[in-house]
Amino acid sequence: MKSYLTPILHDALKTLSLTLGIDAPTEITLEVPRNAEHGDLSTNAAMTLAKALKKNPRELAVNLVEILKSSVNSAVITDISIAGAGFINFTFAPSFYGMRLQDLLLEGENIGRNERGRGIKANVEYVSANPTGLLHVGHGRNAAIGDTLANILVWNGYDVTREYYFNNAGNQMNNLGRSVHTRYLQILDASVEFSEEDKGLYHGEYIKEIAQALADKHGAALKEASEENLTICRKAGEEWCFATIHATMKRMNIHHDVYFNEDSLYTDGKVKDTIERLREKGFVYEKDGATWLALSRMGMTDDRVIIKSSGEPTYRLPDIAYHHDKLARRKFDLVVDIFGADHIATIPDVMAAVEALGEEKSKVRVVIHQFVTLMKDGEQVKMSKRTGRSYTLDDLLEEFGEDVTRFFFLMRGVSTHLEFDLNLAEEQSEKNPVFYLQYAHARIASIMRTAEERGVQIAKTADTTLLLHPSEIELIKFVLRFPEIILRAAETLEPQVIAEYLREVAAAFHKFYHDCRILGEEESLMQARFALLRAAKTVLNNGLAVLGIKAPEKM
RNA sequence: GCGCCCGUGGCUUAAUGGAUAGAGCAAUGGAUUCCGGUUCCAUAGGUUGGGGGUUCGAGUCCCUCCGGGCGCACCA
Repeated sequence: MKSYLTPILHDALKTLSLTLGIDAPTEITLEVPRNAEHGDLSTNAAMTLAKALKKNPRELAVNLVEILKSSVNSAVITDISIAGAGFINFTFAPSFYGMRLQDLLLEGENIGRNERGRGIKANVEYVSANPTGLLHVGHGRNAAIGDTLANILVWNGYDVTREYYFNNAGNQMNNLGRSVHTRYLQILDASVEFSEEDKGLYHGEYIKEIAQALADKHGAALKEASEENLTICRKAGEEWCFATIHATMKRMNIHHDVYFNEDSLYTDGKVKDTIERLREKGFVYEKDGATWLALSRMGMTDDRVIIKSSGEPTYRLPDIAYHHDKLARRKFDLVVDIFGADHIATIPDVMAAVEALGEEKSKVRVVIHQFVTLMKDGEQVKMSKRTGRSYTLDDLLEEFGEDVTRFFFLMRGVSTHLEFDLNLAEEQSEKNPVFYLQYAHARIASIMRTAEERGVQIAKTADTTLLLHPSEIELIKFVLRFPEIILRAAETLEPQVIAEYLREVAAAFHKFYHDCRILGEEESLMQARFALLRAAKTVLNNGLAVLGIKAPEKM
């Protein structure tokens, strides 16, 4: 629709601007009005013009409509009217929707895909949990958002790398080794104490599991707290954690193309290289035995330490080196980071440094999601009733399955605090939005099955201009918007846009189903409705695929 | 104290600066011989936290105040 009208509108604006002796405005929008009574498409062109000319927008609208009416095909657009403050509303002939549906169906299984990102290398980094424990609920939101955004970019034609950044060195890993070793000693001798006060130790039950495996394998051979034995404990812990994380990810249908080890930034000399470059540009200095990053010379207030006086770098330095590496060496055109709200503080530093290193910081887009609160019976829940311990991502997957879990993480805007309603999640009924969507898909599949059982042939082509019932038109309108929704989701980096849209498609389908019969209708109309069903089914299937959720044939 | 996010009917929330703020849940009342009722329709419920400002037009942008969350290390 837009593609038909956009050039006509621009021509008309050009004509009008010429007679008025001004430049044609560029900032005009052509959009589907929220309220269907305002026609099928609407433009604010007259208002934008009026602003520049300081003239009455409705007056200009009259002139513009005159020009438009003469250049538009009246079989396609049946009405052009002026409304409100100066909106110009276009109404399309009902049969036009059938024609557009025909075009959409030509795309077959690929409805929604576009080439916007062709040739653009994108990197999406998400989850990125260090191997010191289990994934918690917050990681779940991070994983669902990151994986879905990667899917969205793929559907927009980008060349996408899914990346997991981790650190298996440093203090935290030594603490993991110590934790495992202490639990190991406890298994050998129950009188050994595990200090609850020691903040460095990991207290989770999983540590016992790792220690038990070591005890089974090595007996008492690791008793001495030697460097060597602690390393064995640490390695065992790391392996166990990664294996568990991988299993959880797999269950959520998530895979990463690249596992990027922070340590490689040191061994490959990238950290050193980064610091040298920054030093050359005068952004690094020494003070109190430490090395500082002069953020104050990059327009920020406080300088920060990047190498401690002990000689160890702070987390900031590898973060900067990592981002610089992605842009400068690995040549990504778009770098998307998915972070929880607790990581907010480091971002401005990294961005400033990346810019100081001469890279385009607009290539980095940081998605910060807020926290997840689990709610049950109107109260916040922290402990799982099932395990008696704090809720992990696995607990959610176990209780509600991967579809419900993923969808619940995606159905709210990224920047809002997410309330995960456990009562609603366990509901296997229409109240649960996941089932509402999946049921719509299953119901279409069911109609197709029934047709087959009754020996009804579904034709390859149909005259979709016969679809004139309001519920048919409504469903077509929604289905036609899918490509635009995929584009918008990529622009805004908001998976929720798709979740919300799919609910509307499902609702439009259910209403259509309620109002219009398919099987048993007169042949040509029945075939037209099959064509509409095919489009709706593809849209639901593809939309759910982007969200990483199954579209079942049966439920 | 400083920075970031959020505040929309009872609850959970939507709305590229556009028209009468849109849904779902809960409540109330209806629909259905049918292709899956896990569906559909209707009613009721709002000063978009308060106050200023910018704009032809503000839930959206700016300022300020209030409330909630998260950060603010030579921790990661």
